[in-house]
Order: sequence, then C-alpha cells, then structure tokens
Amino acid sequence: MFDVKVYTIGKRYNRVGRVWRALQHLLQAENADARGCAGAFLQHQKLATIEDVAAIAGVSIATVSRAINEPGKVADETRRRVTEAVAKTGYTTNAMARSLRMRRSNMILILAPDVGDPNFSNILVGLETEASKRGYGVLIGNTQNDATRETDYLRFISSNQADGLILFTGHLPYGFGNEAGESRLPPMVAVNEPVSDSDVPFVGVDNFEGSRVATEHLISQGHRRIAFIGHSTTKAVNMLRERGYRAALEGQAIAVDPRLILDGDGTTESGRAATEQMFVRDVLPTAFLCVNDATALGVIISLNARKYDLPRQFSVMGFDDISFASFVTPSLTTMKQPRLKIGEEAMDLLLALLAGKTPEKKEVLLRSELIVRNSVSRIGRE
Amino acid sequence: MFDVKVYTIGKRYNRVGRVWRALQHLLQAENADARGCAGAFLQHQKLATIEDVAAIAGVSIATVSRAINEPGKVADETRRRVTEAVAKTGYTTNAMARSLRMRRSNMILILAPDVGDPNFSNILVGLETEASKRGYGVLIGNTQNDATRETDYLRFISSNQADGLILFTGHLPYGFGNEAGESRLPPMVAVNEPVSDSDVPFVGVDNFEGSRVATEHLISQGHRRIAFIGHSTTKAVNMLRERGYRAALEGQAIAVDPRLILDGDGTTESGRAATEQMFVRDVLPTAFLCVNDATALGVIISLNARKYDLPRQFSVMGFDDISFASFVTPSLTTMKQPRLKIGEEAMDLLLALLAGKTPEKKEVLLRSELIVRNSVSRIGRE
DNA sequence: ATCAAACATGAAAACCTTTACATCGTTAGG
DNA sequence: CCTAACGATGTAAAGGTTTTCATGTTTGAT
Repeated sequence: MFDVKVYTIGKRYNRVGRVWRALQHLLQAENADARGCAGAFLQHQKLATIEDVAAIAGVSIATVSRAINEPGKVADETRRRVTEAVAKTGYTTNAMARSLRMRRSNMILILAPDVGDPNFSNILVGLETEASKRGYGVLIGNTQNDATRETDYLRFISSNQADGLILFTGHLPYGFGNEAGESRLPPMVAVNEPVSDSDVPFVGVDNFEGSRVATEHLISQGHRRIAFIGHSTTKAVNMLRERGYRAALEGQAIAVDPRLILDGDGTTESGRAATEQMFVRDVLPTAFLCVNDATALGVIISLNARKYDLPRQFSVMGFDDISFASFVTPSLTTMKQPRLKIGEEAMDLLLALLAGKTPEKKEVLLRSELIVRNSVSRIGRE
Repeated sequence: MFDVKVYTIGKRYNRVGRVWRALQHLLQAENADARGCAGAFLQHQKLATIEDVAAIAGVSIATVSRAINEPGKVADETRRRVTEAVAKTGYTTNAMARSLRMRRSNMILILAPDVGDPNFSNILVGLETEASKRGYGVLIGNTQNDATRETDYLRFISSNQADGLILFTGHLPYGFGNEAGESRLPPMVAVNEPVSDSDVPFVGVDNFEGSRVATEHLISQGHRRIAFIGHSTTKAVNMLRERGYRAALEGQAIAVDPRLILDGDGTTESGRAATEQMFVRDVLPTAFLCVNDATALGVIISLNARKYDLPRQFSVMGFDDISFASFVTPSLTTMKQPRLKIGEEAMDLLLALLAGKTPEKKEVLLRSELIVRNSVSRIGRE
C-alpha cells in the first residue's frame, strides 16, 4: 500500500520535472533565435527533444514517438499536430537514445585490410549505397592486417556501436573467442575473399566460372599454349581461378602443360618475375592468363621491356578489371568483377541476417563479365 | 518533509531493483556459458553492464565508472578489484549509453562525392588512421553529388551520431540553413577541395607552389613552349595550378602564350579533347603541363594515337600521382600529393576543433613532391 | 441496451552510462 | 582537542528514446 502511494507521487514529481525541462528548452531555443546565427559553430547546442515536441503538440511523448515511427497508430488529427510541432522545432530523433533503448545502432562495421586497395573501393560504394538506402550507416575500419587494430575495432561491436560486420579480410578478426565474454560473434558477411574454415556467408564473384570463360576466350582466339600466372597453394582465389583454367583446357581437350603454370602471389612484381622465368627456361606460351590484373600488368611490363609487339606476338589476359586496366598499353582484356553489385548483395544479405532471417545459401556467386580490349588477339604468324 | 521521505524510499527501491537486475544478468551469463557457444550468432545477447561489474567488485557503479575512466581517482585496492571484475565479466562500456550521457559520440562523418575516386582513398586511410589512434570512429557518406543524399547524411549530425564533419565535396552540404532548426553546423574541416565562400578550415596540398615546381621542372629540361591543359574559371584547384604555372613562366621571363592555355575540367576526356584541338589549330608546345593526372592520361592517349614517340617528341607532366600514373606508357612524371599526411592533418585539426581549440590558421598547405618518371625528357631535336 | 472488441492515448519503466553532490572517515594544522 | 581539508566512495539525477501496460473512449454486434 505504502509503496503504491509513494509511486504515484513519484510519478507526478517526475512528470512535472519533464514539462518544466521542456519549457526550459523552448525558452533557450527562442533565445538562440534572438541571438541570430552567431552560435553556428557552438558545440553543445541544446537540440529539441521529443518532450518539446510533445509539449507543443499537446500530447504525451509516447504519442509523439508513435506518430513518428508508426504513423498508422495515431489519429489523423493528432498526427497532424505532431508533424507540425516537429517542423516548428526542427526536431530530430536522438539516435543515441534510440539505439540505447532499442539495443540496435543501425550501423555496420566494415573491416578491410586496406581501404586504398583499388579492388576495394567500388565494393565499398555498393555496400554503402545499399546500407544508406535501408537506413543504415557504415563505419569503416582499416586494419592494415594488424592483429591489434583488428581486435581494437571489435569494441564497436561489443559496445553496441555496430550491429553487423562486413569482412574483407578473409579471416575472422583476431580477438574473437579469446575471453569467455568476448566470444560473441555478430552477424557478418564476407566479401572479396571467403573466410577460411568458417561458415560465414560469402558474396563474391564466381572465380571458377569467370576463369573458365576467360580461358575459353583465349582458346576461341586460336590459342593452345596458354600459360597460367598465379599458382598458389594457399590463396583460395588463386586456386579457384586455376581450376577454372584447367577445366576450360580439359573441356577443349587441350593437355595441361605444367611448365606453363607459374607461381604468383597476385602482385605486379610476381607477374614480371614469372614472365622472366619463362624466357630463362625458354618455354613460351602464345597467351598469358593471369590470376589478376596486377599480375597481368607485370607480364605486360616485362614483355614491353623485351620489345615485343603486343598483342601481335603475345596475348595477355587479366582478371578483375581494376581501374588502370583500360590505361595500360595495350589496354587489358579482362574479366570484370561486378563490384557495385557485390557490395549491394553483401549488404542486403547482412541486413537479412540482422532481421533474423536465415539465408538459403552460404555463398552468393555473381557472374563476371568479359571485357574485350586490346591485349588479346587472334593467334597469327609467330 | 513528506517529499523527502518519499524520496528516500524511492532511492532504496531503485537500488534494490538494480542489484536484483544485476544478479539476473549474472545468472543468465552463467546459463549462456553452460550452453556453450551455441548462441554465437544470437543477436540480442545480454552483455554485462556496469552493474554486474559493480556487484562483483562490491562497489557502486559510480566507482566502477571512475575506475575505468579516471583510474587516479580510486584507491589502488578498489581499482584492482574492479579490473578483475571487468576481466571476469568481459565488460565493455556501452557506447550508446555513454554517448547519450556525454552528448558526444566520438564519431566523425566523412562526406565525399565518390568513395571510389582514386584521389580519395589514401586520404581516407590517413583520416581513418588518425581518428582511430585518437579513439574516434569514422562514418562514411558517399553522396554522389546528390543533394538529397547530402541532406540525408546530416541526420548523423543532427541526431548526435557524429560530432564532426570532413568534407570532400568542396561545398557545404545541402540542407544546412534551410529550416530554423537545421542551421547548426558542426565543427568541420575540408579536404581535397576548399569549401568556396566559407571559412571552413582546409587541409590540402599547396597547388600553387606544386604547379610552380612542376613547371620549373619542365623549364629545367629546356622546355620553353609549355601548354597548360585544364583552364577553368570555376574550379579553385584548377585556378591555383594555372597561377603556379604562370608564376613559374614569369619567374623565368618566358612569355605566357594564351594559345597554349586550354580549357579542361580535369577528366581524361578533356585532356584528349584539348590535345586534338591543339593539332587542329596547329599551335603546338614541346611540353604539356596538365592540371592533373587524369588529364595527362588523356593527352598521352591522344599523342600515342597519333603515333608520336613519347617522351622524345613531347613531354607530358601530370599532378596528383594517382595510382595508375606509374602504369601508363610512358609512366607519368608528376607531383605527388601527400595524401596520407593530408588525411592525418585534417583529422588532427578537426579533433582540435572538437576539443574547443581555435586553430591559428584557416588553411594547412602541404608540399607536393616531384616524382620523376618517363613522360618528361630534356628537349632535343624536334 | 449491453458487452466486447477495437482504438487512441498516457504513464512510467527500461536502456546504461557519467557526474554533481553528499557522506563518511582520516589526517594535518592550529 | 577541534576544525578544516581531503580522499574515497556512494546516491541519484540526467541524458532522450521506445514500449508495455493501463485507462478511457468509441464502435459494432447482439
């Protein structure tokens, strides 16, 4: 009994305090107005709160909240008054309070080893576009493959500042699963590279298929001795692209010559080194299929340095279609990754996960597109 | 009197509620533990709160907060107990609650017309690195020069989700100053392009000086007839670079030939168009100073198409040193923008503004660096 | 006319911190 | 011995939402 009474008085007290505060705000707002725009750069301006709006509209804050978030649930007339009050005060929901209450920040953290990577940026644009369209914000973390930084970024997750995670890194961030309390993985989606040894959903290009198409293009131009530059036993992407290459050759009943398959880690330097090695060994192809554009560039540089006339004497094909592919001489024939689309699909998938849906597939593979430029020619005299 | 009594009881009640809740959390945590890692992907896991920590350490939540944020203010023994409790629970401060209370989110919003722009990414890396080092997070907004999107991103500012703003856009975001309540500008710093008609602090490269150095380099190679490609009456960057070009010529007492100054908006296409125009008019320079690398690329493509031997017959110089500059044939001699440094300085300045400091300068200009490659040669027979 | 269901709104709890103020014990200075 | 100052800690308010539950009102069916 006593408790109940206390309660009631407590309520009253509280309510009065709120209204009073609301009035304070209004007064301050008017003052600020009178002062003109002088305080434009002032930092801790009092912004209008939901209470100010409620006071003006003559309703409770609950109603204001509903009018904004579930317009169908309030009477037309009330909604009109609230809308008007919002306009008058310039009210915007305080996202912090909202997130605190809803335990959801509507933010996505993107972890990438290097934001400057040309392969990265357009995927990022896609991610950002889709997120923004759906009312989410995008937080970026540039890890530079540094374990400390990766761990550090997890604070965004554990402190509720981000609801989900996009991984460009190809592995789970260090720092997950160390401490008992730390082991909580947020919903996440991998992009660019699949996360090894895990069931993290992946969105990316179909590397096997793309590489097969690329090889078939070379074959269609009459090439039979096609080198593959970029063999690797560790990089998943390289392995898939090599498999596509092999599949295409086998499909056309062309024997795979192991001397035409050279190691490479996907850097320009590795492309050049591999080419030089071929000349040293004197086992030459008529066409080079490179694991990516950067490698192809190395090959082209090496061939140009040896004064070969491209693409007459050698054809070179890349993969990815990164920005400089069209600027090299000869401009690079390659497979274009649908980066924008990859970003959009990945974000879409992540938001679905956040909404509690279980995706039907753990892997979304998009088609790459053959971009014909000038680095591949029909095989001629040679 | 009565009020006071009510108050006291209210407190007790509240306090009991808190402890009870804290115990609940602990129980749940143990349960979760017992269940193993099954709930790894579970979304709304209850995380440990400051109250759990307080309960375990046997202190009040205020003390926990102090132990974490102002370690000097609590006794050694207490601090030890709190630290231990934090470790045991895996507690992380809830950033939302913290931001709400402190009215500060420790987030910076970056507004850029196109995140994919090669000029952009390394500045972004610099911005991000510095922000992260100082405990700030970085939120990106890709506006695509769309007024609607720019306005839309302001919600991050007005909803307190970001404390400051980095502008790549060269203008204030649309939507500021429209409504009475909307006119509040957060602290901001411009980068890449200064914001016209405003006193927004700018961090960037010294375009005038850089362009002067570039021109002098061409002069030092014996060139006297130097074209400037990229004249503009609207773009501040173009205007500054043209002024640097003129200053260098005048410094060496070389007359400025207006027929050698051509319009250009900084795109590759504009570089090509300008070059073609020169051949049509038959007023030819020995060297092309281009307003940026993209323009230079257009010039090179055009000259290559006309089968000129570069750099023997024409020298071409760029500005920016974007990623493909070293891959073009001939590789591009250019002025390198210290992008990482620009990003770091800009973020440093913004954080200083946020801390309430008034910067001494409204403009931080960094030196660009001459990168000598193969597109410029000493003038020879011609 | 009666009752249930539907509808519109309000009250207050909950989300989790930080911090001004109060309290209490200890120490130093007079 | 008294007081002041100080150091360590606790109490509760404040920050601005969303949402459950309760309350009162209207509608519709019987």
